[in-house]
Amino acid sequence: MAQAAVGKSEAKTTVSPAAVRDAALTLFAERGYHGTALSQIAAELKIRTPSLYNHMRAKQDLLRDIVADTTEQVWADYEQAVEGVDDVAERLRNATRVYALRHATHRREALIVNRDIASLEEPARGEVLELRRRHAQAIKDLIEEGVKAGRFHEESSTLAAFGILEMCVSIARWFREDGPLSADEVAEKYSEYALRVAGLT
Amino acid sequence: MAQAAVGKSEAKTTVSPAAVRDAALTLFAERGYHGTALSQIAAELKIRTPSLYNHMRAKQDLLRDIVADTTEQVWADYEQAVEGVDDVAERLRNATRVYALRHATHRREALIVNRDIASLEEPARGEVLELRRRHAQAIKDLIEEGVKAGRFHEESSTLAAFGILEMCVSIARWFREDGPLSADEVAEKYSEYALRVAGLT
DNA sequence: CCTACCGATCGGTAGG
DNA sequence: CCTACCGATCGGTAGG
Repeated sequence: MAQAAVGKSEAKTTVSPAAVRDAALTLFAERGYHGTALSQIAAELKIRTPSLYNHMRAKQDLLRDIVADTTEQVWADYEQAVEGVDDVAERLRNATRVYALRHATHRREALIVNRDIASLEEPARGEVLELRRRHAQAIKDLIEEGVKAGRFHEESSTLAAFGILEMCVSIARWFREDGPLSADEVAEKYSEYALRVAGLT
Repeated sequence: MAQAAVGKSEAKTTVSPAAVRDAALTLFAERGYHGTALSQIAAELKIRTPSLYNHMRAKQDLLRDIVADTTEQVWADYEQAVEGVDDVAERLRNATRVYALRHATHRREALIVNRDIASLEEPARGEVLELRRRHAQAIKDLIEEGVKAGRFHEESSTLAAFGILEMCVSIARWFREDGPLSADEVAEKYSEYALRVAGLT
C-alpha cells in the first residue's frame, strides 16, 4: 500500500517501482497473473500503461520478483525458526508457526505463489520449485526425526508434511487483519494443529 | 480422457461436448482459465478453434459447468457421508474422507475450483461461493457439536474447519494414481488428521 | 510522465 | 468440420 501514503488526491504522485509492485501484488492476488492486464495496474496508479515501463522491465519480471522474493523469505524464516532449537517438537512448532504467520501477514504474496507458479517462466520457475521442495522436505524430515525420537507417532511423514503446509497456506484465503484473531494467535493455533497431525504424544 | 478412447490416429475423430470439457479440464488445471486459449483446447482435440463452437457455447460456459458441477457434487458427497450416522466423530470422519477422496480422484476439477473461482462470472460465482460456505459451515458445526458432546476439545471451530478442508484440498496438488498410496488410503489418513485437528479425545 | 502506434493473439461469428 | 474474418485487447516500443 505504498500508494496509500500519497492518498487519492490529485497531487502529483511520483510512482515508484515499489508502488508498481504493490499494485501488481493486489491485482495478481485478486485476478491472477493472466487475469490482470498491465492497463489495470496502470489505472490503479493513475498513469498510462506505457509509463509503467519507467519502473519495471516487463510484466513477467513483476511476477518473478514477487514469487522469488517470497519463496526465499519462506526458506529464511524456516532456517531462523529452527536454528539452535534442540527439541524436535519445538522445531516443528516454530517452523509451522513462522510459515503460518507469513501467510497471515503476507496474504497477497502467498496467494500469488500458490496460484501463479505455472505462469512463471524458466529458469525462475525451476528455482522456486526447488526451494519449495527443500522446505517441504525439511518439514518431512522433522516429522521423521520426531518419530524416531518417540515424540511423534505419525508414520506417513510425506502426507503429514503436505497436509500441515497446505493447512497453513489456507490462512491466506480467509485471514482478515480486522478479524477476531490476530496473525500471531492464528499462527499459534495452526502450529498446534501441526503437532497434532504429526501425532505428538 | 475421452480422447484416449480413440487414440491419436488419423481416424475421423468425432469430437463431443464431453471431449471438449475433458480437454478444458486438463488445460485449465495446468495453466488456469485465463492462461488457456481456446486455440489450445482445439489443438488438443486436433480441430480448428471455430469448430469448438459445435460443442459449446462459450469459454466461460466451460468454466461454469466444471466449477458448478464439482461444487454440487462436493455438497452431495457431504450429505451422503453424514446421512444416518449418529456418532459425531464418525460424521466428521466420513465428511472429511469423502472430501479428501474427491480431491484425489478428481484432481483437475479440484485445482480449477480452487484457482479460478475469481474468473467465474455472476451469477454462477455467487452460487458456488454460497454452496462452499455451506459446506465449510457444516464442518464447523460438526466440530462444535463434537465439542459440546465432549468428543472433541478444539474450541476454535472456524480455524479448525478451514484448516481441515484446505489440508484435503492439498491432495489435488501432489496425488498421483501411480504413487505409493491409493486414493482410498490417502483419504483414510487425512480423515484421521481431521479428527486430530478437531482434538478427538 | 505522455501520445501514437506496433504485431500478435484473444474469443467469437459468418457462411458454407 | 472448415476458411475467412471481425473488433477488442494484449504486452511492449518509439520518440518525445
